[in-house]
Amino acid sequence: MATVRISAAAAPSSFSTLFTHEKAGMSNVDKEKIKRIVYEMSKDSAHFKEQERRDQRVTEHINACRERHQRIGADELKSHEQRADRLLVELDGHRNLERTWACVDMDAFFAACEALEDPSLRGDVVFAVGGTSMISTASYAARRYGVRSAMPGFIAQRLCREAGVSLRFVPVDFPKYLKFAELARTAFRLFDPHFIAASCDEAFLDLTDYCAHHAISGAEAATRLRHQVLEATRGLTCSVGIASSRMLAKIASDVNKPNGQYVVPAEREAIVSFIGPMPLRKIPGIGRVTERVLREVLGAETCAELLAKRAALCALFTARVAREHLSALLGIGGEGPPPLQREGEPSQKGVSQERTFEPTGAPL
Amino acid sequence: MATVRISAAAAPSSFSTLFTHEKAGMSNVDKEKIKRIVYEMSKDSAHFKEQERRDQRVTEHINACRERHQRIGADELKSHEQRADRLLVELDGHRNLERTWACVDMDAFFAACEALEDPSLRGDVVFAVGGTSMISTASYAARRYGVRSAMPGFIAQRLCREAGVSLRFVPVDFPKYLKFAELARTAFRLFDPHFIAASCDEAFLDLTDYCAHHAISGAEAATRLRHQVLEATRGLTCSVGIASSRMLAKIASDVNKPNGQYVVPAEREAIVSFIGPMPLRKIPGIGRVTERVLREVLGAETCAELLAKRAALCALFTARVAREHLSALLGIGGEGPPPLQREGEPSQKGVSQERTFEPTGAPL
DNA sequence: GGCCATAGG
DNA sequence: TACTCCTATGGCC
DNA sequence: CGGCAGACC
DNA sequence: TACTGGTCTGCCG
Ligand SMILES: Nc1ncnc2c1ncn2[C@H]1C[C@H](O)[C@@H](COP(=O)(O)OP(=O)(O)OP(=O)(O)O)O1
Ligand SMILES: Nc1ncnc2c1ncn2[C@H]1C[C@H](O)[C@@H](COP(=O)(O)OP(=O)(O)OP(=O)(O)O)O1
Ligand SMILES: [Mg+2]
Ligand SMILES: [Mg+2]
Ligand SMILES: [Mg+2]
Ligand SMILES: [Mg+2]
Repeated sequence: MATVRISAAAAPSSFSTLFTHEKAGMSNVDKEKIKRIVYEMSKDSAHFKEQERRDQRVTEHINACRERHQRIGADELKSHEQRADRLLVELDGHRNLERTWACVDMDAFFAACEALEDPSLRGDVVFAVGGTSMISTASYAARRYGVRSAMPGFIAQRLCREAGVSLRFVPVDFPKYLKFAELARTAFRLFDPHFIAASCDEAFLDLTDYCAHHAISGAEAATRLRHQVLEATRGLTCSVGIASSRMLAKIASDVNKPNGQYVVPAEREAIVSFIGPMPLRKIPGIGRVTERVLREVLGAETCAELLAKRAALCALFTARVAREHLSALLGIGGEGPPPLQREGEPSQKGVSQERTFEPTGAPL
Repeated sequence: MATVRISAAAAPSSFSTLFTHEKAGMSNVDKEKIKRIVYEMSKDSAHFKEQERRDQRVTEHINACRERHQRIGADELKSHEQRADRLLVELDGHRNLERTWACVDMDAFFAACEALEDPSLRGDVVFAVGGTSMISTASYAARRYGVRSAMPGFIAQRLCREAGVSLRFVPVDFPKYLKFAELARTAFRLFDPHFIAASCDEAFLDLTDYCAHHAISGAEAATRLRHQVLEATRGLTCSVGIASSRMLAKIASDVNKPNGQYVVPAEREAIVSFIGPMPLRKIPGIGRVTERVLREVLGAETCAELLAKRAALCALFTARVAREHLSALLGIGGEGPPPLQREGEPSQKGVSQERTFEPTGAPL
């Protein structure tokens, strides 16, 4: 038997690299099982060692923050809290609920494109786009087993095998996805000719004028938008979030994924109760490192919890960072038009081409 | 069932890219079966298309040669034959049988190194060094199923699976092989301190002085050499060819591979009868393209057959090429010392670093 | 201005 | 057997 | 001299 | 799913 047994020993509960954070289509998965398998297959690799090294640096940073946190006196904290509250009041006071933003995000984009061109991938086929080294995305059928973007394919394969199903791989084909992205954009243009393309499968549309002109709600516009995308692409579904800011719309677009929509009413109360229970990781810009820092320094997991720690937040982080986080906690970010780009200015700021090569030698 | 069936249809008999030419350890393999499987797994790939394109260019060259061949008159041919015969007489006359050369070549080198360090690879384990993309070399156990250097690993895997065995992969580890190469060289130095390192697993030793000094035959020296290599490396076997030229020694080193030796006596008759039946491909410098050209233009498969076509050989090829081939057919090449390198001249002439990237677009 | 970490698709 | 590649931002020295 | 094909490990 | 990477040589324009 060549198969390696996955031990029953639990993975250390601390790793933030084990592909277990929330993601569309992954609510019903057995997270402990996935964590265990991923850990077992990763723990001896050079890649894992490198991750640990980086995590260690973050841990040091966290410890430094904790110490500073300890040493803050009650008076100092009080003054930070007042500063935070003044800032919150100011931000809240300038809240702009006038615009109706949509965030459109295609569902399992690369995978859906492939399925559209290959009937054998239709239905509930468990497949991933990529290879055994790396996966770009996975069908929703595959996500049930924990398969997801940026996961090594051979681990994904094992996750499926342990569940008794086999994972099919489809190689990536960028030009194909760009064609479909172009089709989807023809639909976007019907609603907002100035839409902001955030990535090849994602865009922000300002639906204010469209809704006013057609005298319809954001929800109705979202439904029409999804319909038009389906038509224009001849079969691709997307999910749409509607809110008064691009930040909220983005979070909302994930709520009823796939092939769904969610509206955050343009009212202060609704916004606050929408954002409050959100895990901090849902906030765009808060990734796996910042999430750890906020949890391990301040004990905050959700937006509401971080809001309660606003004094320490202001004390420990730079003004710029604190302000950005506080804005997000109020559901504010990206209400106005995006910064205009000057005439003739190229929209892209850089190009790069990189390739991973084998390790070069001992790192010292 | 996800397994793809290999069709029973035969591969076109003409492809020279299907890993079926003679190689140590591969005499008992079912060549037709291998050819069929390799062909079935390759024929739809971009790589195969590219090979076909290149083969097509060679075909054109062959056709051009054939035409020229046709148009050579009897008189002209006669004169070429005389020229060839004069050259052969001259080459034969200057034949140098004075030196005793050895070619030492490690057996399944990378694989043997790995097996030495990992007991689970000892014995008759079917394994390859490399990955599913590309194999560097294979254990002799794996060669029984057609697995060999430069074969894509996933095809090798299939070859083994069809035979009901599973192929194990071991990643390459150059530093490891260089260490063992150094150990082997300590043994080489005992026999010829000026040995020529032809590659990391292969060297030419001038045993003339060693044999004279110890009053032993080349065969006996070869046996001692193999023993010393085994000792110095603590377990690696090699094969040795002994002859009056490096070219013959190299061919001879392959005759009783693995863990064997072969002596070509330093006598004109013995040399001629050794080289005569050799497939042309065995001659160093005659690769898959030249082999095809010689077969398809002149109908020559072996050295003796090409010698019979010496007139056409001289007519169709440049003087330099004809001379080189005629030398080889007489078993001549590399009798004298290698060209001296000047003081302080670096032995290596270049360094390079390359990486294969994905296809860039339509080639026109 | 270059380097590194972080983030997201 | 195998842990991507592209674009962007901000902090730091 | 640069580009390309062939060869070998 | 997947077809290498390093070194050298000779020919051709
Ligand atoms: N880490 C990554 N590496 C390479 N490509 C990626 C990565 N993440 C995403 N992609 C590609 C493949 C995705 O189909 C496409 C869009 O990303 P994204 O919208 O996040 O997921 P998705 O569209 O596949 O699923 P969904 O949006 O339904 O959750 O970008
Ligand atoms: N095409 C190749 N690509 C990469 N590495 C190779 C290739 N061919 C050979 N090698 C490496 C692996 C081999 O172990 C080593 C020596 O080559 P070689 O002597 O031809 O075969 P070998 O030593 O593996 O078996 P043999 O017993 O036939 O000599 O060089
Ligand atoms: Mg998407
Ligand atoms: Mg997206
Ligand atoms: Mg060898
Ligand atoms: Mg060799």
